[in-house]
This record gives sequence, C-alpha cells and structure tokens, in this order.
Amino acid sequence: MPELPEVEIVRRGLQGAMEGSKIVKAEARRKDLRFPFQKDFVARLEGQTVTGLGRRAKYLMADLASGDVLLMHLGMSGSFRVVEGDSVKTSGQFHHPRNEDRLHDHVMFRMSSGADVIFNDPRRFGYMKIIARNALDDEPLLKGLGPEPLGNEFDAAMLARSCANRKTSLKAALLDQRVVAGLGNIYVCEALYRAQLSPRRLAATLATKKGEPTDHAKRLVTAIHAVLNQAISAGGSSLRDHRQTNGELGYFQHSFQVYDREGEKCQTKGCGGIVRRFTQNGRSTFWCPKCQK
DNA sequence: CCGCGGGCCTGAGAGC
DNA sequence: TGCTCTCAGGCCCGCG
Repeated sequence: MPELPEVEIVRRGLQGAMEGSKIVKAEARRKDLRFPFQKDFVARLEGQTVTGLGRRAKYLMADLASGDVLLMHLGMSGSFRVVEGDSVKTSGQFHHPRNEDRLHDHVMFRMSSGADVIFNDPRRFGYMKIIARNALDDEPLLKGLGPEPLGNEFDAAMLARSCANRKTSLKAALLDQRVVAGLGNIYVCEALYRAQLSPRRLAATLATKKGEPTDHAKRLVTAIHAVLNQAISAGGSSLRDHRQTNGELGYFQHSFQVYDREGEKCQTKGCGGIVRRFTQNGRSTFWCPKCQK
C-alpha cells in the first residue's frame, strides 16, 4: 500500500490513540510477519508509554518511555485501524464486534486511552522491530536511507549530486530509497509527469558536468513536493488496501494523472498524447511519451 | 561499490 | 461457477 503520504496519514491517525498512552496489552497473533517477531517483542511493549509517534521514510517509529523505539513498516498491504470503546470490555482474547474479516489482524495494541490499535496485513510484507533508541544509528533497516523528500535538506542540488554518477534511469533512481526516502511507484510516476521528465531519462542528466543541478532537477524537486503535499492533504491514495485509521478511504487516487491511466488522454493542455505503460526494473511505469522528455 | 531480477505473500480481476 | 494466469502501493538478497 503505502508510500510516504499514506504512512504519514496513518501516523496522524494513530497519534490520538497512542501518543501519551500506555500499551496495556500487546498481542502478536503469529510468530512472524515478513520477519519473525523478536522473542521479547510483547514484553518490551507491555506497560510502556508511547511518548511520541514519528515517521522516517515509509517507517513509523513509536518512541517508548523505556528508551526503545518500535519500528513499523506497512509493506505492500499493511494497514492500521483504531477501535475505540466497546471492545475494551472484552476480556482475554483480542476480539471486536464489528463484522469484518479478521483473518489478517496480526498485531494488537490495547492502549490506556481506551483504544485498540490493530495492524492488518494480508500479504505480510510488513514488519515490526523494537530497537534501543541509542542503537538507531546502527540499525541496518534505517542505515543508508536518503533524505526526507519534504525535509529541508532535500533540494535540487542534493538530488543532482546523488544522481550524478548513477548509471540508471531517472525512474529507478527515484525509487531507490538511498537517493530519496519515501517515494514509491505511484508518486514517482506522478512526479515525473508533473515535471514533464521521461522516466527513461538517465538519472545523471539531472546534474551538469560540474555536478550543479539542472533546471530539470529543480522542476523535479518542485513536482515531488507538490505531489506529496497534495496527496497528504487528500488522505493518501486508496487503491486496494490503504485506509485512514478511522476506516475512511484516501482520495488522492482521483487526482492521478498517469498512474493506472493507461490509454487515457494526457491531461496537459494542448498535448493530445496518450498515457502509456511499460515495465522498468520489474515495475509498471505510466507516462505520457509526448510531453515527458 | 552498483544495478538488476527473483522472491517473499495473499487477493482481485481478467480471460477462458 | 471455477480454474488459471497476471498483477499489485515494497524491499532484502544474491548474482554478475
């Protein structure tokens, strides 16, 4: 499911239920997601107050009073929902009266706020891991992540620098979390379209021979900022799995200009092109060959 | 070091 | 209806 905007929406949705509340009870209903849970996973969570809920790239990070950090990744199909009230009365087993499919409810946090926070993930590409805060810098999952695309340090100069020596397409470079951390297939396609840059273009063409950013690099950074901010404002994109934590859908999918729009007319005024699709590095690329150069 | 392709999972949808 | 095939928002790993 989730690229940066969806993860950010989930973070905001979980804040009310989790920040400042204690994890009264935690359950991992299977022994693994993408990776096995740590043996002491539940023990390190129960009784801990969540002092803050942050995001790095596509990771959610819950700060615990113990000094641990709970790292959570949604993979392709992970989602959280917050259930308030009635279910809390249910003793023992983690159970909710709402009549939905619970087959893939894999993790539950019962919070002192009175809310149950439930992680559902059919494909189980998601995972959770507890790390001591003072060991975050050595965490392999986080090491090597590039800049936050909405952060201050991400600008045309930096993007040009990290693309300068790449021997790959611009599309592949933007999907590489070492270059910029948080974009996925949808928002890369949309940003390239908005910047009118071809996904096939060599990544290195964002920099001059001296390594200075080209106008293309500036356009691309502007487009990335715009598309991410608009997507966050729209609650993210709901294609299959993404839900806000209150169960509502995001609606940025209605604003896609190329993603999943193969065969449709290009929306750029006066272009008259047709949105095409092809495969790059095993992933679908959607673009307008006429206006993206 | 870098770039690429395979694999991990389940489920939805298309085609027969 | 039901089977088979393809594809899906991510990312680790092993190979060349």
